[in-house]
Amino acid sequence: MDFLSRETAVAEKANLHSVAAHAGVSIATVSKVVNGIHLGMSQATLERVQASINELGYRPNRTGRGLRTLRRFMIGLAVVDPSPTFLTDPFTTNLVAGLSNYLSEQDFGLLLHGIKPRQVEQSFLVRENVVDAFCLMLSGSANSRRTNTAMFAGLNHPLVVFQCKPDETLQDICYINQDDRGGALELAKHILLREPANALIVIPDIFWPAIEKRVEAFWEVLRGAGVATKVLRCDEHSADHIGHSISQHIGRHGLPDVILGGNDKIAVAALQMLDSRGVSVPDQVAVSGFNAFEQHRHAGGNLTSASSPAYEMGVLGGKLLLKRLQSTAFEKNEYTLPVKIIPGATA
Amino acid sequence: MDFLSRETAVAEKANLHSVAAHAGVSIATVSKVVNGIHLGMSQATLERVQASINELGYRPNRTGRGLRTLRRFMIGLAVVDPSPTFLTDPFTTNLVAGLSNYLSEQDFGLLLHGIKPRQVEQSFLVRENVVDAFCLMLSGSANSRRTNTAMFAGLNHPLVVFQCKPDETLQDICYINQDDRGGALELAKHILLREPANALIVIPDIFWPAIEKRVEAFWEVLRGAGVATKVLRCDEHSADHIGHSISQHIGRHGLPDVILGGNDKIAVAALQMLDSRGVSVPDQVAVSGFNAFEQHRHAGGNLTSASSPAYEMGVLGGKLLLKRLQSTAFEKNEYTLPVKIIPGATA
DNA sequence: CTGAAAGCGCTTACAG
DNA sequence: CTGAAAGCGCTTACAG
Repeated sequence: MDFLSRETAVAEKANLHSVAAHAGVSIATVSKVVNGIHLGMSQATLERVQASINELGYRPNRTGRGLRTLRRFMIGLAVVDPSPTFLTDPFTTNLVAGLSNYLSEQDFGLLLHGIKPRQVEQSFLVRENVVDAFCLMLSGSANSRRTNTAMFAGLNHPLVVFQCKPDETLQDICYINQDDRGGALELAKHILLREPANALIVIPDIFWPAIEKRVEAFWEVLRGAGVATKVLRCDEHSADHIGHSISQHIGRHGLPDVILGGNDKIAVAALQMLDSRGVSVPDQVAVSGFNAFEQHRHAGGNLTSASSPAYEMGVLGGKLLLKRLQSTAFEKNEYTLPVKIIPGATA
Repeated sequence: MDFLSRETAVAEKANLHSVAAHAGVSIATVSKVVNGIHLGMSQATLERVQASINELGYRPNRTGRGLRTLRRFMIGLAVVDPSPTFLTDPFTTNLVAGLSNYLSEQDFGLLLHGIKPRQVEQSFLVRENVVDAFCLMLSGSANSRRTNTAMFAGLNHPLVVFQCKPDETLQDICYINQDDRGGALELAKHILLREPANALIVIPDIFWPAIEKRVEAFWEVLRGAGVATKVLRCDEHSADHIGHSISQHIGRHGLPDVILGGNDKIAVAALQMLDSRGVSVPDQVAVSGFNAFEQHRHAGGNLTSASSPAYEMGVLGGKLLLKRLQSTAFEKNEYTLPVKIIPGATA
């Protein structure tokens, strides 16, 4: 490290001392002005300090404040994902945006950190004490999720976990989920209005708790109504793969009256495939998706889906964490946000 | 603030003092162990300290270190965007992922911060001294970009700006751009192989410097080859809008031999519209996009496009900033990353 | 109404 | 080979 140049650079920067010297007051007084504590401070002093702050371009150093107050004014978001591009999922980006915006409003920072599932322990976020509290977005098997949640919970900081089944053995942790079950129930009932005789549920082949909940709910409603229902798991990596899998399934079992996608991506791929084969939607086959996002609503056709409150989940996570930091415990340890269906033209 | 409970909570947390006491050494010794400076330290001491660190679950407090070293080990990324969901663009998410991953590897944190163009000055990132250096992603008019860049440049921290025209009057700033012009030239030449008689360039109606560069390059190549070329600006908010605009244009001016989208979104919308009208691609009309991303390549058809090095731009930004923090100036003040064309089936 | 002083957790040049 | 001490920038209870 180049210590000399660093010292020089720092010397240029205003701090409490240089402002105090410039204004002819103590650093305590400057600190009070900066923090808006003017109870009975003389107008003259206040104005003089303000002027010095402006003139010197003083910006309070959060490290100093942080050390003194033992607060970092910073929340760490760990996105556990095997892929380097851990921000492609619209659920993730919406949630991150909501969290980030809320924290910004409250003058808190968001430390964004993607980690591979096996490398959580090596992360500086875990090894060192950097933030006031954590948010966690997980992927992978139930086992890997449990391990990583426990790892963060063991760090002695408040923790908010998104889209995950609560683990009652852990302390100082709060779960925020969307009501996948409720949304799926509603969506399945909506589809039932078409009086289908048989249905095909198409979901990703990798484990995802939210998807399992949706399937369960679809299944309950459809089977409960006597609809012959099948589940197809496919590689959702590409639209072509999805289309091919569904196509193959239809080749073997015939055209279903309705295809319920586990998410919008699958539903859109199904629509494309059906379109290319000249199958009419919703006349011959109805199609539905799940986890729709406002900014994508206008993207393609008018898909019947269920909206994800990902943005609101991020906001809520920020709120709960900041409230928790002002007190000693979370008020509740689980929140479930509603998922509303969006009736479109496809089902 | 609940000072009492905070003190209690902190008391539980190990620090240099509690580890030193536990191991029966000085805090200086513990600090050296933590930082891997064991030059000639006795094996016994080293092991004793290691054991105490593990037993007490000590995690070094970065605030303390930061205050002492005048480093925060944190880079602030400001995404200036009018929309609350400032992370929807795949260019942005790829760049952020690259930056975040590189910084994480180097044990640096990324402070992610979306700001509305008019509220930059109110942001705590600007008002307070929170990070070691800044990265900036801008949107809006040339004027607004210039103002906001100058604002950050005035903060006395190294600054990296993405996808922006260099402003030579500013200090300690480095620009990282992708070669939109080069990629567009190459793409236009590729399209020329089809020997089109006329071409339609379709771009968003809002200002975006990168788009202007692409249009310029398309225009140069096509007009240079005697192709009758028109430019259509449209609301790219929804695929329907785009399709409608193109459709209308075709109604008035006839079907072009080739449609060059200013980005992939526009190209995909064009493909959908053409498909729905029974126009065959590429036989009747060739179509190309721009700014393709690896993880979306498999999403739809096989669009001819140009790949964006957004992820690599993020990585480079992190590298340059960390290097800059070790020295006194950026080596170069502008970098341009190559944009390669991806020949597909549509053009 | 204002300021002196202690101390948050850490690193490092220096003394022993 | 190890430790005492200074000090990074700040806040706050307390003294005057």
